[in-house]
Amino acid sequence: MQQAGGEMGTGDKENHSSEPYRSILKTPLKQAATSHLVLTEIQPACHPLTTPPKPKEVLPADPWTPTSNLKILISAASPEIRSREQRRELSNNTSEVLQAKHCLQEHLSGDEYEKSQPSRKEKSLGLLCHKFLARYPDYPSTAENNYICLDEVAEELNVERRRIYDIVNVLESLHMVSRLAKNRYAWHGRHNLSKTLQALKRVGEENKYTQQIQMIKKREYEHEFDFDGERHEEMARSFGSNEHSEMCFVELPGMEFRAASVNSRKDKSLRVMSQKFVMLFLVSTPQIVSLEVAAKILIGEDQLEDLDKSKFKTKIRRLYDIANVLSSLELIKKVHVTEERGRKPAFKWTGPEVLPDIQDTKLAITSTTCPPPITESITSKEQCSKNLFPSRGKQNFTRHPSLIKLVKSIENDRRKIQSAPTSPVKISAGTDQNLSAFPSKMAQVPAIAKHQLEGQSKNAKEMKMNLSRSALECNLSSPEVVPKPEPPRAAAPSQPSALVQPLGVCPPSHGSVPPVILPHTHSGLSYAIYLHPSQAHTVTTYSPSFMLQPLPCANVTGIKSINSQVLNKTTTEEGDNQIATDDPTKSLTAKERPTIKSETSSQRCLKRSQALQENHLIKRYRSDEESLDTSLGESIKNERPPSSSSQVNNETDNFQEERQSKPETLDENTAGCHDQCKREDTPEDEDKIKTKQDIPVAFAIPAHETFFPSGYLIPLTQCPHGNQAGFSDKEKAGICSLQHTTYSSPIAGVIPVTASELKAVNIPAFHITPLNIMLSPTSIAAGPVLSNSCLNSSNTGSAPNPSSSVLNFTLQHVGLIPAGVRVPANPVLQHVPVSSQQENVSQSSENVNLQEEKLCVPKDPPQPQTVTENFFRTPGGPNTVPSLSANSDGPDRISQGTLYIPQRKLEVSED
DNA sequence: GACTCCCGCCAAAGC
DNA sequence: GCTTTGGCGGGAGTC
Repeated sequence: MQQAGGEMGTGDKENHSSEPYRSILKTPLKQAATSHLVLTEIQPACHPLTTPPKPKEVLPADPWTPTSNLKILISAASPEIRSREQRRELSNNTSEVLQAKHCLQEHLSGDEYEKSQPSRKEKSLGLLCHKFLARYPDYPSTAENNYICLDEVAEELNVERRRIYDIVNVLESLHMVSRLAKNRYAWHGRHNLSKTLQALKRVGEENKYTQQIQMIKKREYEHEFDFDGERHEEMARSFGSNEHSEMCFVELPGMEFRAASVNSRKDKSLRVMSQKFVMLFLVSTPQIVSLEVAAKILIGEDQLEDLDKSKFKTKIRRLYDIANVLSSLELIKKVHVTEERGRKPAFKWTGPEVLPDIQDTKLAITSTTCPPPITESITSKEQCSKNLFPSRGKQNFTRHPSLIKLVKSIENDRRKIQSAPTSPVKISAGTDQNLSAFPSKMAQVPAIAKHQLEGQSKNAKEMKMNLSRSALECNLSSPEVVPKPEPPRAAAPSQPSALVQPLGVCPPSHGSVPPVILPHTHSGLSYAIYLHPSQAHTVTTYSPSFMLQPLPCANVTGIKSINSQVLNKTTTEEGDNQIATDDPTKSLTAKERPTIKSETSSQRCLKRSQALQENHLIKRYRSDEESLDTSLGESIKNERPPSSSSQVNNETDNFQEERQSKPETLDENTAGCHDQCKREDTPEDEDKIKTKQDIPVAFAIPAHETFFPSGYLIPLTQCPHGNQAGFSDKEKAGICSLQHTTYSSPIAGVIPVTASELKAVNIPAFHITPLNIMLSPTSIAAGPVLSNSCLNSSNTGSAPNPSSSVLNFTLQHVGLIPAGVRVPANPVLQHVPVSSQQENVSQSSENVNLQEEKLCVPKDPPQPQTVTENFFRTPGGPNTVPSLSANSDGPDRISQGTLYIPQRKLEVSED
């Protein structure tokens, strides 16, 4: 008899994720809920035998319905009144409710009474969290009383306080609430959310969660949870090597726990788990994390030795708790990842995009609620020390020098706006505080949206200015950067995604560009990836997805990691090839990114390519499966970029379509891919690349597991997104096609990248067609390795293209083609011929034995056995390795071979 | 049978 | 010593 609030919530799980449901839930509903509760429980008391309580019968007045929602909206206009009325109602009716329940219990048999109780779903933590969140505005004004009394909340929501703790703890981990005192919390709403996510992402990167995910998946497929001593030890080393593995709570400046109780409490794991769970999403390129992996990581960090089944189950339970709350916050969404081994529950990040390098500046621009924007990374140790020794007054972070000027400029502008006597609404700068002018959450929504739009516009201008400045410095033409607006969502109008939307293939930036600008400078640029021939072989060693597809302009997922990863690697020294891939998540600062010198890069590339070639020549002649397996596993372990593990799940929105059309065999596959190219709604499913045996230039197959720079990103088009606000991906693609511009410098923007970087360049968005790479020089030239879907437009012919001289100069300059070879430039941007040609080739060539994955986006690494069997199953025999690799003729040669793809299926479906 | 996750015991920490 | 907080796992509900 503890919980009767479920009657008001008839929404089931399916409704949780539906938009209407969410929008309704945005509105306060406590009063209605209480009223209905009272009604439904009093009724049986009056006529217990004639009108047994049936929660379903109160549907007409259900708060989730539009009609009742109207009432709720009205009541939402005055939270005080609502609260007062609720309290009055509660006090008046509590005794009646109890009496009614008692009476009901007496009159109904056990079964009947059980049936009268709210169902399990109606008591779910997610629904409870919805109710909880509905009580408070997303963006509360500081003028309002935003205190939370747990007792009151628990009473009003008719739940145990224990449940409230579950919610509050998760909210606390996101700094949406903070504990003030015993039984008392402060509600901050989403004001701090973006900042928190940025901090979490940074910490997640520092903690190398990406690597841990890779490691876990690798282990999973290698040994099927074979936790023998050796593996155990190895895994422990893996986790132990992480100096940040201790459980820490990430705090924000000014958001430290006030109560010493929380700080000294050794077991804050729900909070910490929640943060780490979020981190996993933020560092994963396809932001899908399975519960299993998350649980293992959390356990692994915590107590690896206790990695038993019960512990695992417990972690899973907790993760469900957290996930329910995060789902209510619309930060994640439940999906299922289907692979050969079964259907696994997973969650997909649906919250705002978070880009680490611009976080702080963005904060400086958009957030004024919190303490002054803090820049520079917060190390986990710092956070831990902050946690242990809260020092509210002390500034623990410093702003990067490159940001000071920008921030000052922003602050000056803000002051001007705030002090402007004629400012109609004071929402421009003081988002949070000024929102107090609005009487209700309802009123805040448009205001916040307006404010955000204004802020975005302003920010875009700032960014643009800096871009221009930076571009001048590095002789680069900067693309226009205009943030891509989020779909209208009142819940998070000011969240980072509104501003941080790298679109298209993002070229790496240059050292002179302030880190803040970096993601924006990437936006809208298409880069051709010129893969060094010696690198091509790596495609054959292991890649969960071999269908190379152009990256759509609108593709966002993973692009941010491209930037950081590519940039990061450009600064990597010669011998750090392992680290480069192992540490793709380190945040960068401007001083860490020297301006790229193409000459140095090309030399380095060639050098590495030669080394790589030697390396692979050695590997190639290992015929025994064990050796192959070992080297493969090692490569995977060392070099597998973060995105690879979850590539399966990338572009989840396209999964369903892909699942429908994904062919099983090569021919079918090819045809299916070709069909995909024609599909409007999957712009990234376009080109397939083939390379011919004796072609010196191989077009970008971003293979993973490479130690060395394997290619170059060469800007093809400029695809400004500034005009794409509000456009769908498809529309953006079309826009892009009309806005190609050329780069003035053939060298500027040419970024040497390693294969793993290439993969980082949103390889999940690629579909590397598992074709025998055979291209004539013409076909090579006609094959856009990496182009936006917009290139598929019929307008591409008229679009400005990089000149042939630019391309040839670039290619020659970086040593990808001999001096005498010239590559026509125009075809690079012509997609259609490639597709058709490719189709022809794939159908005619006997060497085309590749088998596409059921989905183009495999999430997990295949089992080594499978890899071996499938990758190296060639016409010559299962153990031959005629895969693409440099032959003895030199690094500019690609031996004929066949690429094989493991036939693992991996699908992601949303519930 | 697996998946979800509610529920409440109970211990640590706080007051 | 009482209250608050929250880890934890049994087991019920759902698929």
